[in-house]
Formats: sequence, C-alpha cells, structure tokens
Amino acid sequence: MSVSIVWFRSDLRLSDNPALIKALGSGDAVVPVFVLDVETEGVRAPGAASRWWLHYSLQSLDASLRGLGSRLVLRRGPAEKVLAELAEECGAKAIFWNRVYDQGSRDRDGRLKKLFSERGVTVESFKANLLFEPWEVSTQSGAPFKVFTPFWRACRMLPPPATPLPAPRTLPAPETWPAGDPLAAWRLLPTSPDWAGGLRATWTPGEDGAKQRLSHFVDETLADYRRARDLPAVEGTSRLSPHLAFGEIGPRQIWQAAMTRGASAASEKFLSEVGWREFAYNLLFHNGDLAQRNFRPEFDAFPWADPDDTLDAWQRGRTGYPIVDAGMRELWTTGWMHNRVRMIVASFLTKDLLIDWRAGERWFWNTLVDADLANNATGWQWVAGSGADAAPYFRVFNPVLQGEKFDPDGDYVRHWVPELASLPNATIHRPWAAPVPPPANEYPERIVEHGAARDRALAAFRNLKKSA
DNA sequence: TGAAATGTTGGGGCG
DNA sequence: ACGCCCCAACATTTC
Repeated sequence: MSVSIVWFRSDLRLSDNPALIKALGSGDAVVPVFVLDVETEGVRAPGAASRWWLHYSLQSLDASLRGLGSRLVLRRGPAEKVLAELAEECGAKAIFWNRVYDQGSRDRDGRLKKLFSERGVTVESFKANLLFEPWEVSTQSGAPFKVFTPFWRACRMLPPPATPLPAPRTLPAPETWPAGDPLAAWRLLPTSPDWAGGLRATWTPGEDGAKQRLSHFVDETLADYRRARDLPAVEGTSRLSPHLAFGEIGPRQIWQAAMTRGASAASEKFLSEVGWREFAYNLLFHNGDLAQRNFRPEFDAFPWADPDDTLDAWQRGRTGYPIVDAGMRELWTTGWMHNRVRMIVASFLTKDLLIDWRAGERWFWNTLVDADLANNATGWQWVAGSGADAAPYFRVFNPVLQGEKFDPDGDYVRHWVPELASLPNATIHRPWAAPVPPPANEYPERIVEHGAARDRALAAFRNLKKSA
C-alpha cells in the first residue's frame, strides 16, 4: 500500500481540511505530520505564548487522529530536509498541504514543490485558511486593494465560500509508522518559571475547544455583538482568534456558522471582522515584508525614539494610564487582549511614547496566543499610520477618554489593575486627579503626560509630512 | 475603528 | 420688554 503525506501547518483540524480529505480520497495510507521548524530562513519561529498553545493543539490533534485509527508524526528541523527524509522513508508517492501566505513559507513551499516533483512525488496544495485567495480579489485595474471597504465589497461580489468539508471518520494507517519525536521533547511549555497559569485558566486549545467557542459565540454573544464588541469588560467578542491562528477552526466554518443564523446586521458586522483578516492576508501576500517594513515608505524617515525604560513600563503594564496597564496585564496573564484595548495600547506606544511599531509587533508576537503575522503587522501599521488604509497620523487615542467611553464603570481596570479598585468611577481612568491619588509605590505615576505627548507626536508627524 | 479647537445656536439670567 | 452676555450643547474644522 502506498503512502500519502498530509503536512499540517496552520490548519490543526480534521474538519474542513481539504488536504486531509484529498489524501483520504487517494486510497493510500495517510501519514499526518507536523514539523517544528525554527531554522528555515525567513519563516518566523513561534513566540513563547504560541509555543504554549501549540503544545496543547498538537496534543489535541494527535488524540483526534488516534480516534480515527491514525496518529500525528512529529518531526523537528528545516521543513525541506525533514519532509524529504520522511517521504523517502515512507516511500510516499504524494504530499498534500493547505496553503499559508507569509513570504518565507511560500518560498519554502515553492522549493519543496520543485524538489518533490523532480522526485516524482505528487504535490498539491489547497485553500483552507482563507475565504478568498489573494489572487482572487483585485481592483478593476488588476491591482491589489489598499483600502478595506472596497476590498471587502469586492469579496462579497464573488461566489460565497464553499460549504465546509466534514471531518473524516477513519484514516487508513501505514503498515509501520515512521518514527517521530515525543511532544514533550520539544519543550514547548514554560518550566522555570511556569508562567502559563493564566493561559491554562483562560483557554482550551484544540479543535473541540474551537468548535465549542464558535457555537457559544453564535448562540449567546452574536446577537449583541455590535454593542458589546467594544467593551473590554464584557465577553462581547468571539475570542476565536487563537483557534483561528492555529487553524483549529477555518474561516469557512465561521462563515457558515454566522450565516446559518440568517443574514443579520450582527453577523454582517462580525463577518467584516473576518474580512479584516482576509484583508491582512491579502496585504501580506502582496507585501512579503509587511511585518518588517513600513507599507508607506515615507515612514522610513520617521524619527522613532530609542526604546528606553518607557518600553519596559509599557510591556509590564506600568505606564500610569489605567486602561493601557489593564490591557498589557491582560495580555501578560492570558495571552490575549481585547481588540479595542489593542488599539489603545498600540496608539500609546507609537504616539505617546514615539516607539517604533515594530517593537510593539515583536512584543505582541511573543506574548499573544493568537499571534498571526498578517493580522499583527497589519494592525500595528494601521495604528502607527504607516500602513494600508491606516489611521491618519493625527488620530491619537486619549487613554483617559477611551477608558471612560469603553469601560465606563471601570470594571475592566479594576479587574486587571486591582490596586486602583477602590477609586470611584469618576477617577478610575485618571487616578492622578483623585482626591487621594494612590501612592507611587502602589501605582506608578504617568510616564508621560498625554497632552504634551500628543503635541510631540503631532509635531513629529507634521514634520515628516512636510519633508516627504 | 479620534480628539481638541473653533464655530454656532439658543435659552435664561440680569441690568 | 428688551438687549446683552454667558455658556451649555451641538456642529464643524483642524490637527
């Protein structure tokens, strides 16, 4: 019996997995493999929080595969070398995978296609992780979109995404399984210290957890999504982002679940957020260095401040601005931050502190369980003003007003910054104005004064515009 | 998917 | 009764 390899990457699921279904349909024995590759040039290695998630997601995928009479083979090393060896060992006649879109991975996949076809091994890749391929959407003139709204409108004119594929019920196993690493040997989990307690308390990685989260969202949260999505103290968003980042659920499944309830204003709004993800992938596809380089080149001359102890204060949630500190601590504790607060803390870093968005992108990459190159780079460049469809340079979030507007009762701040819990609503977002401000050894003084910081940022951006 | 500055309007206090 | 001023509330412009 011949063998087909299914290479799992950002698609750690059995449902709606076209590469897997293709392998099954080939009639061959199926060898599922995941490769931990931190060596290939141009492919960014997972950050610390992602490594934690990956451990459990792989564990979950392996358990699901075992339920089908199969298993997940784990190999480590440069993917090209590892897969060439594995194919040789198994005598594989085909390898299938679902497409990913970052430049380094695409280059590598291209080299692999060439290598395998030279060896007579069939290679086929599939659309699984996007609703619309980047090359399926373009302007009238054939150029990639640079603005979200027309991009998404054009997507909605296309035929709707296909119905998700069912998970296989069994998978034919090879006569002998190729050797693989034990998962524990990869040391993906933090040990000394074990900082993952908050992650464990918050998340259930794996396909089952993803499906549960999706149906809970559609049943309980979607109806009020438009109102509640901006309130970080409320569980008003789907919280699907880490599951989506690891492909434990695919966008077609999300699309179908939201649409099954009938087209509504709520599902349209939610799907447009999925649309932002599509837009981000589209941008990354057409701009391979999106996470390294300003989308708008005039920003290359921007005089970012040298990262100093203010970067450290931002990272640790000790800026003296309650909504910023709450967000940064939520991130540190749970590996996730509410999107409204992501915008606020990103504006604070790039505009109040004038620190290069790339420092923030790196920090998010390391601490987010949903770290996703396309979304992360697009979001940071959007806030900094250097990106596509970006916030204009003069749009500076006021952390006090944002806090008062989106956390009016201070519940979010009180939860994540408990040393401020006794302040009344009137001053919870501006503790320095309280009749009795908290002592500096309890809660830090502001590291910058927002009014002055705003003026400084406007001057710097104005100057950039002038010299451009 | 802002905020602050500036402009406009209209009600009410008051001489 | 009338006009003036103040200023809140809202709208517009500017950064």
